Amino acid sequence: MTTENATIYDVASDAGVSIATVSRVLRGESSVSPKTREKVEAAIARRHYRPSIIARSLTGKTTKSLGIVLPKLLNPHYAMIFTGAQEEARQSGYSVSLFPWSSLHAREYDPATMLAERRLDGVIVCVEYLPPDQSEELLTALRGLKRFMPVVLIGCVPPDYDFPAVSLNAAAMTKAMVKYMVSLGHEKIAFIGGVQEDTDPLRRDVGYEEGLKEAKLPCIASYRVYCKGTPEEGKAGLDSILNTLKPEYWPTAVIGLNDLVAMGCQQSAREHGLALPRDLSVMGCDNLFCAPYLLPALTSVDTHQQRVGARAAQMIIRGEPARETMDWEIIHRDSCAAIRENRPDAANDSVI
Amino acid sequence: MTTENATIYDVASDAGVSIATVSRVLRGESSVSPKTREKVEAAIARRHYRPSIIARSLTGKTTKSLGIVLPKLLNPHYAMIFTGAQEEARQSGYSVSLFPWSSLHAREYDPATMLAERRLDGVIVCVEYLPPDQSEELLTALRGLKRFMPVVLIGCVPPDYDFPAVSLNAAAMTKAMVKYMVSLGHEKIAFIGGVQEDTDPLRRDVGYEEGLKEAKLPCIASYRVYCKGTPEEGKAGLDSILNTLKPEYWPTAVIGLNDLVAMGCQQSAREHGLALPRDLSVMGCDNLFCAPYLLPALTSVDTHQQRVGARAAQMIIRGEPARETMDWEIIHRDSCAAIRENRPDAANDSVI
DNA sequence: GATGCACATGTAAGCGCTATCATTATACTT
DNA sequence: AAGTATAATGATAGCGCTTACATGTGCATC
Repeated sequence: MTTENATIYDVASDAGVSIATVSRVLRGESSVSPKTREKVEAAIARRHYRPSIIARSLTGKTTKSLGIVLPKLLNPHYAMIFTGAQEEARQSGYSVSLFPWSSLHAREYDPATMLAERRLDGVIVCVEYLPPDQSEELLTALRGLKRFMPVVLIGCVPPDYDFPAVSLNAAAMTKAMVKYMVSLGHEKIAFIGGVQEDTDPLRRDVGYEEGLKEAKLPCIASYRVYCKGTPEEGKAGLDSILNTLKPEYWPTAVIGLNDLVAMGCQQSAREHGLALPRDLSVMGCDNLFCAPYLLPALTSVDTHQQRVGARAAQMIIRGEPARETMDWEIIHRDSCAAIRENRPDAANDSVI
Repeated sequence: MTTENATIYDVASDAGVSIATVSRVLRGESSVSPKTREKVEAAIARRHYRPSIIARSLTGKTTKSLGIVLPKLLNPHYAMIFTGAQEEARQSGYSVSLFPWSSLHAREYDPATMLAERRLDGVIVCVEYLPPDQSEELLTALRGLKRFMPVVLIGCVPPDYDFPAVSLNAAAMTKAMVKYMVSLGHEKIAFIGGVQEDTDPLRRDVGYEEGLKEAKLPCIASYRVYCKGTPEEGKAGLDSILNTLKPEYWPTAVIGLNDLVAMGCQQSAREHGLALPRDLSVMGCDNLFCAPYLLPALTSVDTHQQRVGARAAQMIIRGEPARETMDWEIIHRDSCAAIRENRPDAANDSVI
């Protein structure tokens, strides 16, 4: 598996010129005579020479590579962000490498150290809601990173974080989701959220409460649970609501933290004998590729994650940090239905 | 956004020692007196010094970074591979960057050039079935890459490709899928495959044919279509079969290239008024996270993609190239049912 | 007290490029 | 023909590290 590559010296001696001249044709300088250029190009081709970005980076100020810190790639939500960043980066010859958040506290090879050592041209960090203590810890890590390279935040970025960012106003979004449910006639709207103890004014929780308030609906504690955003936990979340409450108090609508949670909710609802969407309207967020193929097809919110990733990469590459908020839009499918006061008997009828 | 980092010289002068000594404590050499070590470590901490991997790579022979070439990340199948490789790599302090296949033929910044310039310690390339001419082109690209770094192939790797690999015997797998359907009593088994013109003996097509043959079932051309592996195309694939054939000839089982295609098939079936799984058994491959949440929950094949990615990374990092085949297992869920000769009337009854 | 030998540390030569400056070949003045 | 501007090329000093190799201690040995 060993490989020995040609260097600029090999090419130079091959072409009978100095390395400076080779460097010139490499970078397409015009001050090289056509004859010389030809000789050099021939030598390059003959030796299959490719300049080493490593050596270039040492001299220059750019490594032509970006980093991205994501909780995990298995949730397609994050894969979309990565893809957006990667595609944008490639346009400018940048590569992007992944550093999962989960290993932040790894004893060896924690992402912060790996990132810093790599002297990337910048790093995109996906921020999630965190309980206050962890949030402080994150901030410290971010400020440390900032010493080594530009940092751009994405995701649910608290407004008091002093970093360039492309963020999502999750409060406004969740409020819109509540209002949509209200417009369908729902009054018992459950919410499966993420982290509870956060103080960020833009978090989903706040939007949920505001939406309810504007509709003059009570905010009932037993309609709200928290989880980590997986389908299993989403299912467990709704399970706990349905198992705790008497059927007459069951919510008629549930808003999930994300599509994964919503998938879990659909499952839970079915197992409790509810017909979807007649007995329960379910709404998710992220608009994953599978949303249209669920039954009923899941109404979700497109948060334009590819654009988020691309924009963040752009800020780094162009050296134009900024603070922006990405817009979003509700994607209507079949999982939400208008409420009917006098319900016919539930379960076990067609779902197609 | 500018950042100016401390170098080994700063630390050395700060600690009042030579850079060689700093380098020694950096690499944990034992020949440094405790007193000196302490001084140096203090200086490192004070200046927030992190050695540059760039400079290290120039001297040493390793860049501590891997590349991975994947068609696209949006299919969770590939995200699983990436995750496996990334997690394994991190254990040894390697980072991994992504180079999408789709941009192989990009005029500028094609992955092959980007990879070569980056002097990675190795690259994992995910190989898909390709028509013969494209396959030849791929092989040329791979051999070019090999000059610069170790290359490990994953995915459906033709046996005549002379590269270390972790491959999938898709023929054996598909054959097993057919036999499973046969064991359920199915005789009219459709197949939505990938590329048609490939000659690889391990491809799915071959397994489909062999499975049918062993069951003494005819291989009917109109039961087999090809697509690119998206849900939309999967749906279009089954649509075309159902639209072409009279209902009495409709297949009672369909095997999809992957779960995405299978999702599309479920959709198509529903739109044609079929009740699932009673009227049509559907099977996918890849065991995506959403498979359990589809309705009916999708029976699939787990091809252990995380392990594949991890193993490939391992080969590169340990410098132990090999040629291996990953095993797989059918994951039974609810989308496949035993056939019943005398069907009751179809559509519109419960699916829960 | 001269000799030898660990052990601890410093010196300096790369690694493969870029970029600055110096040098030479060529062309253009008057 | 001599002088000068101009274009083409070469020599070389870094960039931030690693790694022989050289140097300098202190201490046991005889």
